[in-house]
Amino acid sequence: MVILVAMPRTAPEPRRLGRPPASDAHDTRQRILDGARAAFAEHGYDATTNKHLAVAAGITTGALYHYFDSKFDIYVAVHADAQERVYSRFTHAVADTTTFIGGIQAVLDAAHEMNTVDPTLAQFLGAVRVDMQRHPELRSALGRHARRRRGFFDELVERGIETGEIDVTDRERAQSLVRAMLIGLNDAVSDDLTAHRLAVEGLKLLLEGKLLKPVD
Amino acid sequence: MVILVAMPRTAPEPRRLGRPPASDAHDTRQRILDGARAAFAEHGYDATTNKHLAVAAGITTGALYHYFDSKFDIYVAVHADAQERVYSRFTHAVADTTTFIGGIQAVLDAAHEMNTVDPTLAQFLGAVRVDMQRHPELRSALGRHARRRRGFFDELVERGIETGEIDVTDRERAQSLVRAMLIGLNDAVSDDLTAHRLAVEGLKLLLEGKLLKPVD
Amino acid sequence: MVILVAMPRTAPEPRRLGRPPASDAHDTRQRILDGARAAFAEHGYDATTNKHLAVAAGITTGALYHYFDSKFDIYVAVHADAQERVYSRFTHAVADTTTFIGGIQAVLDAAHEMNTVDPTLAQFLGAVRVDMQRHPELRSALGRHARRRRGFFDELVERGIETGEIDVTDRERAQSLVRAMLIGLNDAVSDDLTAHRLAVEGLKLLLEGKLLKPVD
Amino acid sequence: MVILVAMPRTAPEPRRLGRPPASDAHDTRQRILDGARAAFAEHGYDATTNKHLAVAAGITTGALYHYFDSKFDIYVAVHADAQERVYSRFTHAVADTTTFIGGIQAVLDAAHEMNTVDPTLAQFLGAVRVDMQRHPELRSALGRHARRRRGFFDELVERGIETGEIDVTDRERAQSLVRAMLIGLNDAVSDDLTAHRLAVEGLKLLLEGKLLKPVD
DNA sequence: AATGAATGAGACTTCATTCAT
DNA sequence: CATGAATGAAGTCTCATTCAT
Repeated sequence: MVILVAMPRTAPEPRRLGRPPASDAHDTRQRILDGARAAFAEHGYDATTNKHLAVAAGITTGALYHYFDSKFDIYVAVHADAQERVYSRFTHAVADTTTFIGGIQAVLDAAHEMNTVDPTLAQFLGAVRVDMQRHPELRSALGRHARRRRGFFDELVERGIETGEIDVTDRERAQSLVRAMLIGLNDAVSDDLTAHRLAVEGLKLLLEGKLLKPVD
Repeated sequence: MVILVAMPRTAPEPRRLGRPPASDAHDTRQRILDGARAAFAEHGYDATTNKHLAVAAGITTGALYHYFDSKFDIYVAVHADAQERVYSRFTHAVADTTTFIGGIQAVLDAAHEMNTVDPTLAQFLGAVRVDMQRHPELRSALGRHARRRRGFFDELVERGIETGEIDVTDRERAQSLVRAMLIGLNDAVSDDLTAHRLAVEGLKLLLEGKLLKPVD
Repeated sequence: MVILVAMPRTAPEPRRLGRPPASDAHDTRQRILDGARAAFAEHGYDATTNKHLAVAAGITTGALYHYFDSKFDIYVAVHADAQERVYSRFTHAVADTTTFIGGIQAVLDAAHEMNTVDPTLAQFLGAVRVDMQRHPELRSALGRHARRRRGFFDELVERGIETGEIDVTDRERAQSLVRAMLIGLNDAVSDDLTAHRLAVEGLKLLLEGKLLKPVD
Repeated sequence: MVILVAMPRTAPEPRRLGRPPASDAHDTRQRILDGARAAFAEHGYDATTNKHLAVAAGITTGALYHYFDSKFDIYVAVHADAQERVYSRFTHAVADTTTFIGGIQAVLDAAHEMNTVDPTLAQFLGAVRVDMQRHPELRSALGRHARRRRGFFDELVERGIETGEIDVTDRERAQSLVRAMLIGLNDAVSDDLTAHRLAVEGLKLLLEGKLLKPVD
């Protein structure tokens, strides 16, 4: 006896021409952005192709251009989106603290938690700096955002000077160091959650003077 | 009857085919490597074209293939070359010190000096990590080198444990932190010599416990 | 119980789906034709996109397909429309004259006046010949119209033979020349009203034998 | 018994990778130009694809870019080539004459002969005016050449004024008319050799006052 | 009757690589 | 050893057309 059953197809049919049923512009746009963040984070601006972006969003390459004028514009939009998410979170975290060390630790904790929830954010923002350096157009398009980022950490140092944690003559040293440390944490270890947690713990100890004991 | 006379050419001919008289294989190979380091550092693996590499070496794209089988191989060779230069220098610098802090400081000083003499080294090594992440082939080809890099810093931490500067229970925290810090210094500020110096000074102060004063 | 109240909208909604209340099919069709004539005249068949046509008609690209099956069909319809306007005007103008020279002058005057009122007509008809040559489909679709055009001028020559202005042995020379002259006037100078007027005046003088004086 | 013979292949093998034997840069470049002239003349700038140009030259689309930076540049190069050929010929032809009418007739004869030998020249130059109107980039790139063209005919009118054939007050009428007539001859009938000859003969008669007899 | 999301084919261009010279 | 002509695959983007709403 043979039983014929309507089998669910294993490979999804290629979509038909024309507007698909149940399509929603806002949804699609967000799918493009989310897929693009992951793709750009993994492959960088150059190596991420149109095809990557389209497949990640479940559409064809042509349809991308219904939402954005160019791959470049997609990158810029992803960046604005990511930057907004991260720094609004950081700003909230820092608002609950009063000291420099407290602020740094709050940022580290927030970064670690965000990285746990969605690692593509950190990966993408780490990749941005490199892509910006490699592509002058990106540099000028994202420059404004980059200044916001820097401003955020400079204000944290300023707070440290006000509280007396940092000597005013060390302002610039502290600014450069903070930038280097946080970028290091992001770029070096954010792709390995355990290493990230360890480095964050190590840095907290170091800041509190508990990591190193002097020997003569 | 035909008379052959050596005619003086009025206009300089474009370079002829065949082996140019003054070429030296070893020289050319090194020119390729040096030019490629700068190019890869600036544009990354993808955006660096064979034309870039050829022009930087003063030859044509076809000639590249006398020295290397592919662009990929050139990248690997540049990496081996750069890695060797940097870590033999670091090894020497560390050999003159006995403590963890002393070793770190010696590495920082060496890094800053190398960066002053030839910034393409630091830039290239910063770019490598990104390119490795973006290209699986590179990851597997350069993995061995990466392990050497990591081993170098892990040994420095080991030394800190032996001298008592670092508690053995903090080993992994220290390892992750050292990696993050040095990568941060390289990636975040090595393109700006002043910022690099400031961050290095800041880090030295921090390690000595002199950057931050606790407030309650 | 449900209370329905006509709510005043605060912000004007983007146009809703469905049939707009104030639309008139015939109007829209003519708007498409008028906009298309100008667009095809300016950019030609290839470079004119459906987006151009839609914007010029104040609708979207999808809506074009309610009125025409394809861009090709729009072109054909524009051509029929333009041809009809021009040649009904020419036919009237010629009807008031009796000689070959009189007919030609009437046509020249009519052409100049139409060009003053709406230059897109002349521009479009000038563009058609080129587009026909470039696209075999257009050639076969518009061939019938082209034969009408040619017939019109051939009849004018025929009249010249009847009146004795043109020797019957010169029939074909005159036909070819008339075609070349009128096309030249249209293509070469119809985009510059002053030049067009000057050329028309010059041609009238030439036909009357007053432009050139023989020298030996 | 089986006899094996080297059979000539009916379909030519696709060319292999790498430099083909017996390849010559200058030859290829000229093949590109010649093929492009015909293609641009037939299909116009827009509808002529890379593939057309490549096939006409017997190479692949990629190889085109070994010789020119863009399709645009190929068009410009074809134009410079065509313009040079035509106007150096015209200049020679006119040099043997002394009157306006003589010059015009010499030009007409030269045009007809060139058109007999290689019709693509006239076709291409006819197409240029249209393409220039449709593409602003072409307009600015070819503007200089266009002015030369116009200058040539204006000088012929100047000569007519000097010889007394044309009244000085008719200068601009004559200029516009000459332009329109020659463009008409080129655009309207140059694709039909017989019609071209007939129109040229008709124009000569008209200029000599022998085509039309006045009736009252 | 109209919108606008989506497809798919194809255009222009770049580039790593190959190979005759 | 070196040049530079050529390929072929792939990438970004455009556009006529289709179709759910």
